[in-house]
Amino acid sequence: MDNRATSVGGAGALQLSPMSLNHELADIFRTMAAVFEIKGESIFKAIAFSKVSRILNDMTFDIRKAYDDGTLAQIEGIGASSRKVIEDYLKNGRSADFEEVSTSVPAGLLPMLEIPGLGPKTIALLWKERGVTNVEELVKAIDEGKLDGLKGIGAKKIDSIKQGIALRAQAKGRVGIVEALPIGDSLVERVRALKGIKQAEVAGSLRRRKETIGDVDIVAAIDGKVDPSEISAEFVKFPEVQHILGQGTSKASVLTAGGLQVDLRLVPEENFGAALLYFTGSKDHNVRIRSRALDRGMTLSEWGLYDLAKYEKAEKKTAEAPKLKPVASKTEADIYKALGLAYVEPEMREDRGEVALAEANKLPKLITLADIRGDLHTHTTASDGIASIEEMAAAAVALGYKFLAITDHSKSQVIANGLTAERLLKHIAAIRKADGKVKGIKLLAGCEVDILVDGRLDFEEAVLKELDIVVASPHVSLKQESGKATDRLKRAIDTRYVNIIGHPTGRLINSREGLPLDLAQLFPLAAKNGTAMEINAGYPRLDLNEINARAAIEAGVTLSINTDAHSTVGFGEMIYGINVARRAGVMVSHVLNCMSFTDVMTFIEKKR
DNA sequence: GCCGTTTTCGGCCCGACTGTTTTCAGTCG
Repeated sequence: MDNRATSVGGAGALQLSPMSLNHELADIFRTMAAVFEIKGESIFKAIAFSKVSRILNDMTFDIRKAYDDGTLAQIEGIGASSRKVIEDYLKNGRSADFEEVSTSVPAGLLPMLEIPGLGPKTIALLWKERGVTNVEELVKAIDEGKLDGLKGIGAKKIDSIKQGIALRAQAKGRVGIVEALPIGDSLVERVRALKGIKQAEVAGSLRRRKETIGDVDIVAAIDGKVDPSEISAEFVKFPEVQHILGQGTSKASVLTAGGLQVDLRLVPEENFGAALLYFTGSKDHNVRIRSRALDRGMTLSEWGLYDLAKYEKAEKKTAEAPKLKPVASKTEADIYKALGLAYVEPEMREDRGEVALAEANKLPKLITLADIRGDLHTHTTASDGIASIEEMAAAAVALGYKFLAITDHSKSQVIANGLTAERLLKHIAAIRKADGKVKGIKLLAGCEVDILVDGRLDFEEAVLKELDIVVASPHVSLKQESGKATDRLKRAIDTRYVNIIGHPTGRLINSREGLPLDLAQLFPLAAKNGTAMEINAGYPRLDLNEINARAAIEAGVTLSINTDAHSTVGFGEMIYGINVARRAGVMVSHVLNCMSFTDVMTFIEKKR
C-alpha cells in the first residue's frame, strides 16, 4: 500500500490510458480496503474491496469496455457498491465514495500498515489514544515514551514496532525471481541436508514462479522420531540468517542478510502434501478450494483434508496434526482428487478461474522448457552481443534447438552498435554462410528492427525483404500517450515483413512502466494478420507479462518466447519466459518457436 | 461488501506465533 490516498481520484484521471485505468481503479479499491481495516469496519468489507482491487489488476480487458457493454454487473466479485465507484469514476473522473472514505482517516496512517508487526487495530489505537497520524510521528512518540501505559502495548511490543520500522526501511521490497530462485534453491538444499528431514520443497510465490517474490517459503517433511523444534533451531543458525522473526515448534521465520524473509514450515511426512498446498498458495486459491471443501462437508487446513463433522469432534493441539484420519493429506494430487478436481499446476494457482477448469477437467496442458525448439530473437558481436554467429549456433545446438534466428539491432540503436543497411546485408551473407557450415540446426538471417516513434520501421521494405525473419521492437519514446503508442504498434503489426513484435511494451520490472498500449486493439489485429507477439524471457523485461500474454492467447495471437540473448549464457533465461507463459495458461499450440522449422517458415511466408 | 441446487439474511478459510495476558487479541501467511 502506498500513499496514494490523496493523489488518485482527481480531475487528471480523465487523461488516463485504458490499461492504467484498471490499475488506477485497483489502487482506489485497495486504499478503501485499507481505510476500512483501520476504521475497524467489518473485515469482510475490506476483504471484498481488496478482492475487487485484485480483480481489476488481473483483468485482461479494459474495464471501460465492460462498462460500455453493460457487462460490469456480470463480473464475479464486483457488486453494487463497487460498481457505483467504478461508474462514477468512468463518468466523472472521480469517485465521491472514494473521496469520502479516503479523507476519513489521515493519509499517513496507510503506509503504517507496511510496518511488520503493526496491524490495523494497533494503528487505530495509536491514532485515537496518542494522536499518531504517520510513521514519523510514531517514531517520535516511541522516542519520547508517549506509548507507555497504552492498554495492550507493553515494552516488547514497542520494541517490535521499533524493529519493524527499521526493517521496513532496509527491506528491498519484492525481489526478482532471477535473484530469489537461487537463494530459495540453496536454502532448500541446506534444509534437506539437516538430520531428520525426509523431503523439502520451495513453496509460496517462488514455486508459483511469480515474476517478483515477497519472501521465500520452504516446506519440509520430518521424521516422526525427530523433535521439530531442534530442526527449526538449526535452521535459524544458517549462515544466511541475519535476524529471527519468529521461531516455534512447527514454523520459523527469518530475514537473510540481503533483507529477504524466509519462512520454514515443518510437518510430519503424512501431512506434507497439505502443507505444501497451503504454503504454495496463492491465498486466493486456498480460500477457493477451502470453501469448496466446506461445500462438500469437509474442511481443509495445512494439516489435511478432513470430514467436517468428525473434525469438529476431534482432539486438536497447536502445532500438531488433528487426531483423526484425514480424507487426504500426503500429496497435493490426493487432495485435489478428493475435492473432485484435476491437479492444478502451481503456476496456475491464482484464483483466475483455474478451479472451475480443474473441475471440468479442462486445464490447459502447460508448455514446458523441453517444448522449445528454437530461439527467434538473439544478438551477436555484429551489434551488441558478445558471441559470434558460430558460437551462438553451437550453444543452441547443445540445447537441442532445431532453429535459431540471429537478429542484431538496426541502425537507430547507435548505442548498441546497430547495423546500417550496408552492414546488415553483409551480416545476412555471413549468417547464410554459417548456416551452410553448422550441422543440426537451421540459422535464420534476421534483424531486430526499431519501431520508430510513429510506427515506421528503421529499414525500408526493400531491405527487410532480404531477411528470413523480422523482429520489430520499441526501444525509445516509451512514455507516449496511449493512443499514439497504440497506433505506433498497430502500424508495425500491419507491416508486411514484420513477423514478431519484440518486448511489445518495453516495460522493465521495478524501473519502467513501458508503453500504455491498448492491447485489446492490437491483439485481434496481430491474430488476424499473422504477427506473433513476444514473451521476452530476459529479466527484468518479461514482456509481455502474464496478464497480457493470457489476453493475447485469448485473442488468438501466436506467441514467441525468446531470450533476446546477447551471449551464449543468455539462452539460459528461456526458463523465465516459460514461467510467464505457464502462469498465462500457454500451451505448445500457442507458441511459434514450439513449431517445427517448416511450420515456422510457413507462418512467416503466409504474411509475406 | 458480496453472494446464494439448503439462504435475499447470515454467513464469509484456517492455523501458528507473540505479547500481554489469567483466557485472549492482534498479526501474519
